[in-house]
Amino acid sequence: MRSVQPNPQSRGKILAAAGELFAEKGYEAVTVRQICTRAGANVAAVNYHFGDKESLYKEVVASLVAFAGRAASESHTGSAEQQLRQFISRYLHGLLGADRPAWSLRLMQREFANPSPALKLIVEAVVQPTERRLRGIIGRILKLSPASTSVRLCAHSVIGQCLHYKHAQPVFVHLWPDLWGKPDRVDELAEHIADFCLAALRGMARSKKGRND
Amino acid sequence: MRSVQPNPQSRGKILAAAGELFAEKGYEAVTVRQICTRAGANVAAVNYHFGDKESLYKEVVASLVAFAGRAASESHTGSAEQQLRQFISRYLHGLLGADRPAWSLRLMQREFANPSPALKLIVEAVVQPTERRLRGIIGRILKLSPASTSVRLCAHSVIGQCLHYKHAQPVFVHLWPDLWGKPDRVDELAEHIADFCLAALRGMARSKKGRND
DNA sequence: GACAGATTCAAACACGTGTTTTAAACTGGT
DNA sequence: ACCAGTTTAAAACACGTGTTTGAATCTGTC
Repeated sequence: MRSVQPNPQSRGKILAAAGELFAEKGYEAVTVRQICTRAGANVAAVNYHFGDKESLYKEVVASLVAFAGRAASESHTGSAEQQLRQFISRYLHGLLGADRPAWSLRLMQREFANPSPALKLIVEAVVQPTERRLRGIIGRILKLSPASTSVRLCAHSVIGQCLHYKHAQPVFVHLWPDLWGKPDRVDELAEHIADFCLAALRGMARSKKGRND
Repeated sequence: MRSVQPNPQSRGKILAAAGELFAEKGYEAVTVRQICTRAGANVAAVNYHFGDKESLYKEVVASLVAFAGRAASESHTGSAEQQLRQFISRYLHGLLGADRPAWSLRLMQREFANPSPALKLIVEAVVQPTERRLRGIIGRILKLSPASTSVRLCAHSVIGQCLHYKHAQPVFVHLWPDLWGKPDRVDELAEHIADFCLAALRGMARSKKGRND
């Protein structure tokens, strides 16, 4: 119908569309035809610009790492307990927020459960810095070394609770629609998780004093 | 080479092989040829016995529901806190244990994150009874109604921590090989989660007394 | 032993996938 | 206006998928 209008930013559009789709459905479930349709490009564009589907995925992960790595090194402020609240809130918003950096955390979560060779990169550039930061906060609360096993386990207790609401999202929507309908549900969830974890950490810090650990 | 030896339990073998594979890799990632190879059957067997791949999956879910539904109604004993420890230990062993009912919990977890029409069945037959039981235990500890929002959120804090170690298993193996090498790692994890949650619940119960909630 | 029904087998089918091909269109420089 | 290099387009390719086919084989019964 209309004459062909060239799109010099086709590469970028494909990269963006691929990021959304990979995060949404996973690597295998997304077809290059879907990506190109969303990007308004031809099927062959993926192979022309990126070589093949796998290389495109690697570039998506690379851009994710560059972005999320920056976010992971954002500093928190206030007391250790306030910092933990901030951490949880940011993390949960990244997972569940509609606006936000969008798909980056979601794609990472997919990599965790269904790893590809790109996992190593993500772990080193994002997961480890994030875990280090969280262990630092928890270490201060528990008055233990950030490297201790207790702190490490507690850090995963925090992260596990956050990720749960992403992982089981379909179940929640089906099972618990009232909370999921509210617009500020994420803040409520973040507040609960923070309350829960801080209560746990205070209790563990107290009971630790008795023994020598 | 050898003459064809008929296998009258071919149907059952396919069902078992399909269960393992679906739990391991997910519905889409498993091919009927893989299933039939593992079951020692011909490719056409699945369509002969079950009609198509989707019906086979439904039967797998049905057998899962029958089994896991029974397990979900097993009773716990002792004080509320002991019951919580039991609950966490059983749940985690079901997720991570090598021996155990094997794939049932793993397949459910896959349904949660990537739901099919079978999700509704699983939720009603397994998830809701499990959640009810857990809410009962937590309600007794917090001295609150099992239906209250606080109890519900705490229940998901417990379950979320358990599921995390399944979801992120590949990351842990890559990032934390020392704990993951130990044979009784599951017991250690269960103990930590129970300690963490009980500390949290005691703390929340205490702080609840001050206000009126 | 022979028959009828149930089951298994190898082969083929229709379709969707990632990828490649080949020609056309665009772009900027002269 | 022309031309080389870059980008896009439609079609076709090779392959893996779930499924179907029709013949061969087994099973139980007479």
